[in-house]
Amino acid sequence: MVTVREETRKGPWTEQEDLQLVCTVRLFGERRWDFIAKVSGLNRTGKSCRLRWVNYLHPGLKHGRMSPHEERLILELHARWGNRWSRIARRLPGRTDNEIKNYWRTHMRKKAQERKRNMSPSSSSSSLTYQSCYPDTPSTIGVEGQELHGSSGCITSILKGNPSDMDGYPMEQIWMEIEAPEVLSGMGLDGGNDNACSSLAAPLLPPTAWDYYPEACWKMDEEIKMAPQFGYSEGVGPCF
DNA sequence: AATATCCCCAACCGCACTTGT
DNA sequence: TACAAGTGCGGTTGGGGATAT
Repeated sequence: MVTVREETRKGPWTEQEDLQLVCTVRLFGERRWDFIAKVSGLNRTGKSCRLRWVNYLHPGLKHGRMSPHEERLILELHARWGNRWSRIARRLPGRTDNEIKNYWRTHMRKKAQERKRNMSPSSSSSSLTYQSCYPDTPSTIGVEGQELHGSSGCITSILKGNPSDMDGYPMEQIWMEIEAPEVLSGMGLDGGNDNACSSLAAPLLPPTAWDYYPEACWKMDEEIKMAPQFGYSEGVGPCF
């Protein structure tokens, strides 16, 4: 008997795959990605699942354009830390390292280069300035001496008070569809907690199967079996 | 209208680090 | 202590849409 092992899927995720992944993560939490990849029925690697979750499906994520505040923060923090994208991302709630990295490449790097080019010797102080691509932002902003400068607490403080600009949040639909009101309610970003350093550390999922039945979930390597309480039937992803 | 070019961003890859046995 | 598995991070690529020619 010949079993043809299906090749691991790569490339863009389908809506169905997203739903399967979301559902599985809700069951088991954000760990053991290889396991999640296996039991979800997705023909993806654990790494791929994790990436999709972290960069796109995570309920705490913001989507859409960077705000002037965020833009300013990215520039400031990049000047300070360089390409430490994950570190920078922790200062921007709801933004991922990947998003910031992409943003920097397309927007800020160009601006930084322009700035460098335009910088006259007389103005070459330590003051950090940049050209904003936002019409509502002053074309040149001096960061030095502002609240951005100084301790990390000062930096994060400017993010307080405006957690609501998450317009056009496409994942809302998916979360609705999978009946996760508690997650939706937790989508509000951490507006005032400076300890919430990780942008993804936002209120997340309810206790998962790991917490209740850690052993039960572990002993299913070769043959995928799942206790009925997880709503899992053999050969298919959970809850589908 | 057709083609070329640019821009954006999701996703992959490889490596390093962490954790468990 | 050594090894393996899992996870996180930064760099890079490729596809698709928007814009320019």
